[in-house]
Amino acid sequence: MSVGQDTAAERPAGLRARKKQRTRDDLMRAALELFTTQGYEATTVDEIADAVEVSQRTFFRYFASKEDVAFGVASLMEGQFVEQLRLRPAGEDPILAMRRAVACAWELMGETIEEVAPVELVMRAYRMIESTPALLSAALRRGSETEDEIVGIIAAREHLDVESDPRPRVAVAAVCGVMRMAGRVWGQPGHETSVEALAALTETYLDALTPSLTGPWLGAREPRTGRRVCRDDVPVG
Amino acid sequence: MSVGQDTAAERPAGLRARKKQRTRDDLMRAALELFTTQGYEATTVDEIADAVEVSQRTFFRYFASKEDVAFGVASLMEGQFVEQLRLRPAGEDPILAMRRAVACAWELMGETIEEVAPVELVMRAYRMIESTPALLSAALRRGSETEDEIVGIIAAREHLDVESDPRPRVAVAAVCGVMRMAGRVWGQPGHETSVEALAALTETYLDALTPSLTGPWLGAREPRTGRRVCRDDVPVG
DNA sequence: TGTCAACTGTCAGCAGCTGACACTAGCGTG
DNA sequence: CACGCTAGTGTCAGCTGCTGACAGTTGACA
Repeated sequence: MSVGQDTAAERPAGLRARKKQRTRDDLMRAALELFTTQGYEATTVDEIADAVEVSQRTFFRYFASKEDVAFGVASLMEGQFVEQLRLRPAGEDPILAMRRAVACAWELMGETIEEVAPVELVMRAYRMIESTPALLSAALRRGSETEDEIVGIIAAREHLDVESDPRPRVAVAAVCGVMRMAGRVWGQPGHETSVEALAALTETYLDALTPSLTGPWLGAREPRTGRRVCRDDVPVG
Repeated sequence: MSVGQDTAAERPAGLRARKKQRTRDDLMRAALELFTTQGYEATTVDEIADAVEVSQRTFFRYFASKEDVAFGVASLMEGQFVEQLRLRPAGEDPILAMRRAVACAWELMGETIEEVAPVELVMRAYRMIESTPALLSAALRRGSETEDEIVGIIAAREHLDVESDPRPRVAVAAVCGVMRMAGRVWGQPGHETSVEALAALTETYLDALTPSLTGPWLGAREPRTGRRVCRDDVPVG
């Protein structure tokens, strides 16, 4: 799943292949349109199939599940991020590399997606995912799979063994956790819907990452006595 | 959902209430047993219901979904964590408070759960969740809901406004991300199954959190020239 | 042009889940 | 103690997501 999708982007040769691509894009666009207008749960697979004048069975030949179709564009974005991360120069600090990769991915996103669906529709879809439990679940799982991939990339960059050195996993988990949090907050009603707003929010949150863990409220442990409140055996105390 | 469950623990008065509680526990135990022996997908709701000699309809009166029943014990653990976090002294550093809360929750877990199901079964269930896509999805979403709650607690502790100060959200996201990563790694085949192993792994990962973001591989930016590789306009450059 | 393979539609069926309705069995009251 | 109330349950009927099997159609390629 999610491997040989190449949703648009490439322009396949044969008439057959083009037709296939077109059907796929049509299904995705129709699904997104229906999902965002009348809701995910309220939309049946039959409706989507009917909108493209295709049988339900055919829908399931293109998408493994009803959920799957909602992530067509999300996959593109994730793919972009991973690709951009791979392109970051070797000497760059890993955390910074991730930040830059996100920024670049977003910058490129517009043109990447435009062929499949208008950006505005994609943004609506993003919000819908965040606010639909069933979709959010799937999105989080997909995210955790992507995390694994990122861990691999980071570990390779730094020439570290994932099993013996926890840092790649930990760093990626922290950064991804924060990015996801940014996405969720952005998706809440009342927030600006634009891509820029999401990008800005993510930047703000990532800026706050290190200070949040090492900053004042960590250093402020028992400021008067200088004695730590807690015992030293942090573990299972 | 997940509010008025009080799975065991309290011993309700009436015969009626006790019967209800018993049915619920039975369903959960039976489900866990079936899930862990023959797999989640391969187990039908009918089987679970039959095992307790109850109709399928009744099963759905106790659990909102097939997924739901798998998280009965997980809910207990999460509840423990939140409760312990609330009990942490006010002056304690928030990140440390979270660590301590996790440790305490695990220590108490044994006795908390024992009434519902043997610890060993619970651990098998935990692993099953991590390795079953559909369940992992749900687990992650539940986790993200718990994150919200934790953010609220932390913000209250530190007298911070969640909307204006990103630190509570960011810190929680980072810590939770790392804890989740620990859980996933622990769930991978080949790892020790014991609670202690999970606790130890989590500790290791949390220990690595700050160093991973601020440590050598972050400080090692262009050591020779002292010049930073990246431009200063981190954002959307 | 004809053969092959890819793609699609139809049909039948399972599993998760829900609403409606009738029935049984604890619970509180007179 | 008898009685009514209602929480809890079973049964049935039905929708939706999803899959396997088989047959028909259409592009690709010799």
